[in-house]
Amino acid sequence: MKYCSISEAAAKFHIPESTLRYYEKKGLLPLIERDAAGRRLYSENQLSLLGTVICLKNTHMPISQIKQYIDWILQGDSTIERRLAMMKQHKQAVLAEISLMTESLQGIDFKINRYTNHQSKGELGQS
Amino acid sequence: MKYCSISEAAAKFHIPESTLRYYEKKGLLPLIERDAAGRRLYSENQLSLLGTVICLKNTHMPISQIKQYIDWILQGDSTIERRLAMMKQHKQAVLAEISLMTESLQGIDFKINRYTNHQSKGELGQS
DNA sequence: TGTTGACTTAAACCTTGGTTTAAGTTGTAT
DNA sequence: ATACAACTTAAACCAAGGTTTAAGTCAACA
Repeated sequence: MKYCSISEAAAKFHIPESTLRYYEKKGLLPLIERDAAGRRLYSENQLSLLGTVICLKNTHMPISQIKQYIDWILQGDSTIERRLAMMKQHKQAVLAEISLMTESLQGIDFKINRYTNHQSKGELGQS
Repeated sequence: MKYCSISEAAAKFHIPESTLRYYEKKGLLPLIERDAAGRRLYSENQLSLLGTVICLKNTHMPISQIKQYIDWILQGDSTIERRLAMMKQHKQAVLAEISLMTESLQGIDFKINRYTNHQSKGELGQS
């Protein structure tokens, strides 16, 4: 198995090293090994786990909930049902958020149109 | 013109009254009138402006930038170009965020599939 | 008339999600 | 041997976005 340093892991995912240390302290990246000098070593599996953490973060899952998910992974197969339920519920939350954003985007497009086509006045000038 | 109270405005948009006061203090809802007793009165125009603020908030525009936008509205037609540019740029940011979420959703779907179909182990158990 | 209920204010408080700092250790190149 | 770069830690710090608190005002109802 190949290991990489914290600077390499940070570069791979385009995040600061400080964030990696922070996630580890929060329990999102457990069981990180160290070399003889105490420096972190990230295995392929841990980089893959980090990818998962970032995926959940990108979809706005709070850190406390990501930690719960990671804890369930650590507990093994007996938690698969709970993990599945969490992912299904999170998916619905993400779809709802995407819908809200998409809908709100129409309001923005409407403004772009007004400003572009009609040089109309805004809320305060509409008489 | 019809006016409504803070509790009615809060109910219409499903947000706490405290948030309405907070937005006003931050400059997102300027020129709110008061009755003889000092209570806020929201006009149709201001409810419409509040709708705009919430639309921008739903798409994750920071309060400082919403304030800039509102300030430009207050300054009148001379700022229409700037408002248009801001909305166009914001639209791109929103599209990028929706893309990222949609992409990350695939990672979540992948997990849902693994947990549903294969009872497979996660990152730490994949040997 | 007095006591609710809906409002007002300023200021203090809170959570989230990191980032920065200060001080120390280690490995490698000169 | 020494200096530099890459790491380590705990703790302090920060910004964003509200929420809560405490103390007060006012209108209407019993």
